[in-house]
Amino acid sequence: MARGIVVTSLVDALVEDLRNQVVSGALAPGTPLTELDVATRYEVARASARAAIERLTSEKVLVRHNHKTARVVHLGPQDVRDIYRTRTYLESEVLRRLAADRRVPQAAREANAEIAAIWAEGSWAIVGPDMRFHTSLIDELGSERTSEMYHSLAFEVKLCMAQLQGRQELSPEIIVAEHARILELIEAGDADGAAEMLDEHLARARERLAASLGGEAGPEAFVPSSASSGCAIPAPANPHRLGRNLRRS
Amino acid sequence: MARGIVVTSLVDALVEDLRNQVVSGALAPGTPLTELDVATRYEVARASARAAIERLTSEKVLVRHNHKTARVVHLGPQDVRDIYRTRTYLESEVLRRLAADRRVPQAAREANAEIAAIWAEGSWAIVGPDMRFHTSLIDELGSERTSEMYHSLAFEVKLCMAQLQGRQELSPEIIVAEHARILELIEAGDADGAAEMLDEHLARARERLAASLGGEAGPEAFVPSSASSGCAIPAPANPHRLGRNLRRS
DNA sequence: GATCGGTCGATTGTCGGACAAGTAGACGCG
DNA sequence: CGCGTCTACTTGTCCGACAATCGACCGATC
Repeated sequence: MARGIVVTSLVDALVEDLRNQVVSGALAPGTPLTELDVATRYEVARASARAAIERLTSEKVLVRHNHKTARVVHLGPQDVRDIYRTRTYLESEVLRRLAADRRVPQAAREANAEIAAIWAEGSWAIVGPDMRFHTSLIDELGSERTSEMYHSLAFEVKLCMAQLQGRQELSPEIIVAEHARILELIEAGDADGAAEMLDEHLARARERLAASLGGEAGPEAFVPSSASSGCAIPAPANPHRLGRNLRRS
Repeated sequence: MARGIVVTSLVDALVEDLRNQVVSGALAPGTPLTELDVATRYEVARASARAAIERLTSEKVLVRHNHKTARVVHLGPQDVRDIYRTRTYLESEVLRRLAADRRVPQAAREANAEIAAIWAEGSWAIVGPDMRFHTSLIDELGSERTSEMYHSLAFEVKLCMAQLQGRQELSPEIIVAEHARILELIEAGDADGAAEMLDEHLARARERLAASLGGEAGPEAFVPSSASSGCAIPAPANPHRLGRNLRRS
């Protein structure tokens, strides 16, 4: 399966780089992205920049109304709740199915152990393993579309995190404990119990997220930020030379 | 909410028309769609045709590998099973939530009544109301993302139907009865019962679909069809003049 | 002074043509 | 028969151009 070599088109590279800048927080929500801006920053034709922007728009990383310039999506508490709601629907049903077979994915155990380890050494970089815990549960079922949907939701969660600019107050001990409990319940074949536990687990995270997202800038739509002059792509990592056709391992 | 007037860009119109041709079966699965073909058929620039094709590709109506020409997606029994699996996950959890509140959407009752009515008069145009029954259940929850996901799945189901070119052997009486039973169970607050009933209901439909889809052309990938000369978009409804910016009610 | 209308710059939507690069099939050769 | 080459077709990317649209500014009118 690991074919090792992928061919990326120019537009693909643009999309990936821009998407990374958004999730990394380098591009703040609400930032306007003009076709010409992207084109000149990356030294590509406007058509290519346009294509990239359109793709990101369909991915919902950017939003764009009819003739207006695209902006980095701004997720409010309302969105967080909807994302987590959908996420809960999907995941709790998946837990039920796993519980029916008493099937506990090894990857989930490992991910949870990793969270514990990271916590023990005092770090707060928990988001990654935490995501992995949940996605490994979904992926265990082996349904391509289910996984894909969940991943797209997980991505939106990452977007929310990015808007919080790192200041997140998770309590790893509770998380680890709840994860472990969920795995136990699955192993015990207790579908209802697992689903209920998950509900609580996600509800907690959801409200925490919604609160930090709502209390800071207001749930309103677009704050025109400040600079009306041009747009600001903050230092595109490697300012130029994305190359025509990139081959990466 | 009904703002009555929408502005459609040229590309939007292209996407919509092509998508319709695919779901209506006018464009058979496997049909190659060249950028130049689309461009000349609709009398638009290649860039526009290209954009439309890309959008349809990201919607998974078309598939395209690296430098090869886009083709109408071909769904096999494998895909049907995955689609229905995902669909079942989503929908059964939704039923549980509805049952918890004993909430039965009026639209669902109406849709089911409509199926019964159509059946009574001997018609077989059941797919529409059937879809409406299921989507109205999902929409009742009011989660934007959940609905969106379910709709995209429902669309894929429609694609499958299109590949069957109309010859579908549904048995409306069973369908109506099962639907009614599901609504009853929701009203009674029996979450597990409703979920289980749905499982059976969808499993039946799934296997029927998978069977008819598998038995005809083989589960294999691409049958190059025949015509290597050009591609065949069969009579694009309105052959030209899509206009620059269309305003429709 | 507030509203209406017009001008203008910035931006998007679409077009046409152009060229390199990649793919697939045909052709010819050993 | 296998293999390399050639060629036609297609995609990926670029450039330059123009109309349509939006938003903001500015002036005139009531």
